Amino acid sequence: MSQHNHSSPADNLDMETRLTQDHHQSLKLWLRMLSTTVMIENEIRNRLRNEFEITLPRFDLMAQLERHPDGLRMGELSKRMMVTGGNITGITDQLEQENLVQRVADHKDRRAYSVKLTPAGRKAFKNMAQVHEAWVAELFSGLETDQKNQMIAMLSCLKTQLKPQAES
Amino acid sequence: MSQHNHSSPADNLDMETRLTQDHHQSLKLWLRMLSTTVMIENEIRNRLRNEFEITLPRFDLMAQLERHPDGLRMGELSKRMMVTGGNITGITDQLEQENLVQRVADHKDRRAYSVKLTPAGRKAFKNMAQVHEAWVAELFSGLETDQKNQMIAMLSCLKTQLKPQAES
DNA sequence: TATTGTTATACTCTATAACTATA
DNA sequence: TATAGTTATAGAGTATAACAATA
Repeated sequence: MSQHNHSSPADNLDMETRLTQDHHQSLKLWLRMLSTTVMIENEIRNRLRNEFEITLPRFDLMAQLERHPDGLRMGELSKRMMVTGGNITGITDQLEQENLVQRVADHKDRRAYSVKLTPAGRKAFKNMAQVHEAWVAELFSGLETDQKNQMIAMLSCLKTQLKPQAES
Repeated sequence: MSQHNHSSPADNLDMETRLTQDHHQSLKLWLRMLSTTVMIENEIRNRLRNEFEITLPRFDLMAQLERHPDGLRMGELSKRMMVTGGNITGITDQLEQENLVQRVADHKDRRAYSVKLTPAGRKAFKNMAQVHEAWVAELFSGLETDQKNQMIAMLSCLKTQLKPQAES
């Protein structure tokens, strides 16, 4: 149990030590990543609420639609925002009441809708997005361009690891 | 408004272009960081619930106490977990009911408590923490040791930026 | 008067499951 | 029978503010 036949006890110890060190390093990284993300998220959440009276999920849904002018179906939004369908219905309802998004019936599939930004929604989001982007740039100004690129690449690695099955 | 006296229009354009590019890069980094963190967090949350029937905040509170065997006061826990006091009361109540933590009266300040792990809590946490650490190592195995160190350093930069006023 | 912790309340976000209407 | 979206419900987590006890 404490010995392997392919290595001396010393090698064995080294290996276990390295393993433990790696575990601790990964844990340290994860805890720092989590706390940093939470702090930034809270900061942005507060600013969005104070400046624009909008919540992060609502902002996110509008951001998704901004990137897809032809609209997205409820199921698509659910996948992209990583929440279940019922929640998308609720957020869409609220945004529709405020005349920021609209449901457009799909001619080919009468069960489905495409959700799109209204002109008012597009205008409102454009303004918010510009300010939001400046906030993010400010909060990340401590990193060099190269560092940001490295970090983007590393995060992609992690993400790929998480969902090995690519979406078809 | 569209001109500066220290540079030609061309330089000016370059500067604006760089600024926009930097904004986009920061935004891209933030969105990737947020989505990756959410995915890992959800994965860990689900595993904790399925394997140990414990939630992430409860696990986090126990983790804080593990690192401070002499106990932490409610206010300390509130700061460290980045949530308001009322929530700490609730989580502590639940853990105390399950005999995992205990409130110990502070002799010097009779308003205050120290929260500590019970022997049972320490034992339970030790087991959970070991498994949890292995999960994290697994989820972060896509990165090299050097990369992890780089990322830890970069995240520290970001965090420092966020709270320039150090805790005294 | 300020601080520690508790209580009460309300709100947002979330998942689950049953439901409808179409495919 | 399967899929797109809705509804209803319950629960976790959060913040706020009023409160009691103590400093």
